[in-house]
Amino acid sequence: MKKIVLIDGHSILNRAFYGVPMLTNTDGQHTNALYGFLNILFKILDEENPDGLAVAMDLKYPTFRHDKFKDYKGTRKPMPDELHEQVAYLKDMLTAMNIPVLTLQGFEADDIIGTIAKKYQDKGYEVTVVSGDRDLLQLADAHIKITLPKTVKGQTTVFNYYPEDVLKEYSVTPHEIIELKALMGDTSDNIPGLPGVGEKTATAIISQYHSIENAHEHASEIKPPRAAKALIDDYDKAVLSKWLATIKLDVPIDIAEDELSPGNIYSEPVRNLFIKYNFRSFLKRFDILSDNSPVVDMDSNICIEDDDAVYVSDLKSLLKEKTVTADKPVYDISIAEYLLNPLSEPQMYFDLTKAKELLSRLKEQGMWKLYTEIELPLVYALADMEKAGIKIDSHKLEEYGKELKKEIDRLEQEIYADANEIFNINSPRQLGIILFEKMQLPFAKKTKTGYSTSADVLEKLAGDHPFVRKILEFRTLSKLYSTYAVGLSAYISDDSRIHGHFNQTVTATGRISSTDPNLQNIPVRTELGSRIRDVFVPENGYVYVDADYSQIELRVLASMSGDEKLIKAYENALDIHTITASNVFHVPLEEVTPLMRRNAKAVNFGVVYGISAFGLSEGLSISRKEAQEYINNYFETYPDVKKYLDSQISFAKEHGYVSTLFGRKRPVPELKSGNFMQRQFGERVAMNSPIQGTAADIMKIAMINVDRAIKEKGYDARIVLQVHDELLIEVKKSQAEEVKNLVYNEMKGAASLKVTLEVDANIGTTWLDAK
DNA sequence: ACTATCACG
DNA sequence: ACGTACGTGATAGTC
Repeated sequence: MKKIVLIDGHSILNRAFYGVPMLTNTDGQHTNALYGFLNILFKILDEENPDGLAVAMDLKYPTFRHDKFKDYKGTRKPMPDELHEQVAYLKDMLTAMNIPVLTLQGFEADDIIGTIAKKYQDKGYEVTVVSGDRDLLQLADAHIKITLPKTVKGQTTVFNYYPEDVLKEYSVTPHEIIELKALMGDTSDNIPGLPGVGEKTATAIISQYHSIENAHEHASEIKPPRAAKALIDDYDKAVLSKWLATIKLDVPIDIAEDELSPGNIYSEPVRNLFIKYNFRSFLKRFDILSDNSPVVDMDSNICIEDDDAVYVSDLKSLLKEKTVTADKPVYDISIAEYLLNPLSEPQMYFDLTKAKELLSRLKEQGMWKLYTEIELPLVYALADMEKAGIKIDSHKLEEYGKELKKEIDRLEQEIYADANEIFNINSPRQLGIILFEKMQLPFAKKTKTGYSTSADVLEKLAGDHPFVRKILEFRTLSKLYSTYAVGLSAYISDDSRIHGHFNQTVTATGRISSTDPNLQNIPVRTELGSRIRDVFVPENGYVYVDADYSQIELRVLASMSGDEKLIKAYENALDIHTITASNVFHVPLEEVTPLMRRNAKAVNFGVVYGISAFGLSEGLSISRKEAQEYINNYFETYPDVKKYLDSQISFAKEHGYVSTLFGRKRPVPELKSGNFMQRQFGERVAMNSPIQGTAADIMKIAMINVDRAIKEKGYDARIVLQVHDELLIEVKKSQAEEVKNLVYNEMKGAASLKVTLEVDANIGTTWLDAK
């Protein structure tokens, strides 16, 4: 069967713009959206090998919808200049490639695509519609496939939808997608929808009643009552929304089959454009690879070099792809940028010509050692860790998920029964109305959108109201189920392992962050939650060594402040919270009660966070006055801590930044703000960042040394996770004891402070077991 | 795209 | 009279 591909031009260009990091060619033209568009185009062409191809584009407004409904799209945000500029480049590129661009005055690309797709399906073609817009799912049909590409961090994957796929994912047919939109609206398209009706409610209604008209007729039977009311009172909005959301299938446009057939895409003018835009990887699509052009390879990290060094933008991803051998230093520019300004948005840096300047700024600012001896070596350790990944027992994970689901379903029914109403428990808005209006419970806090239903508020009510307890339990289970049980399973690769990303250029303080998935917030504090750690398992024949620093931040504070009494407390190896309690509450050590210890612990935490009486009072549920007394006592006990914290604030006010023990800087622009709150925040940041940042530096040093020592000694072992003060190492069973000692010693010896660093290390057969 | 919530250190 | 404890990321709901 013959096949055509129709591309929604603006929508794909738009997706590409936001999915691909900013790129410019040597003339300063922005090229990321164009690059992303071509990437998707080539991917589709390679996969589909179609007999016909066209790109549909919008013309300038007004469209027919605009004529009839003046607000429609009237408030849509204007395109950023960097994107707008690329619309013209795309048109030129498509012209050079001999790909037809379909436009029609007064109609949108959607309508053109809908009409052509239908026409060609009727002619017996297989049609593929490529768009970034889920609205087009309404076009899916027996021979019309909707392809939605998704670009995340430069990697493009496509999702294909025939009608059965739409049904599976949305529980409605493609045509009912329109009905769905009519109820839930779409802000990006200025489709109003019904107030208070989101995707969940809309799906429930449409999967039962199939159309807004039918739902309107049966409004009296519909739950929740909010939706029923909206369906009656605001029915005209739903009707208008439906009309706006409907893609037209009969616009006056046609194109002959021979006009669609792709000619020679790889012509000389196209090649010249690729060179102009520095799209070197696309040039490989030509038989002759132009290698003498002085272009910087912008699309696969590869690097530039001079006599002294090699400069790259993201060394870690390069290391993951291939072995990097160089006879001179390799400098990662994005990390240099990050050290110079840790508050900037992380991005890929393609203009490597500035590199030398960045390096000399690092030297000027005293961060050269930090850069070359901590950050750069760390890249290798992180690359190893990501490559290794962590093994998941997916069977156990599935069982855990099923167990949670069962409980969730049970609780859900009980909650509906108690409330005498079906509502979306996961919607803070709907839940707030049930609790604080229908049930008239006292509300403690309001958020800017309504009542707060956060756990600390509900917890205060739960004692008197078992219903609220059920809500809390439902929340806990839902979180575990969706984020962990279901969420993690999506990341398991063919090797049964999760290869997450550990980011080095994200946090303001110098910590590492973890994404896709986040492996640094796996539950541990509750029994039920911590069971998820049982699905993290070593390879057969291996075990885990888990090692974590004991109170590293407080120890850093003791050392940096030089407070004798705090240092002594650690020297005597006493329980720091107990001794603080004894000092703050003026009682002998042996008379410290568990409550006093708990309060002292909160004060210790508070100090690290940049203490405030309000924060402490919230944390301990005590009055602000009492909290202030605790703080005063604390500072009387440890006067040099007070001096140290004050010195950080005044340093930051004078210089605009604070530093860690290893010279890492964090700017504190908030201190210059005209807003009191902002300045207060700035003060807390000035107190906290050197402490949190120094602890992060120490852990980075430990990771580098552990990674190196393992390799040097030839152990069959690897770091698989870092969770700020904790390392998890997978090691051959027979070497577990030796590697445990190695990790213990490397972590303990990573820095020498005025107090010793204490490390707790264990061996286990799962992550839970090892902790 | 933003907000609320909650998981971790 | 303001109105928050420091640092993160994922999910769900709603705009």
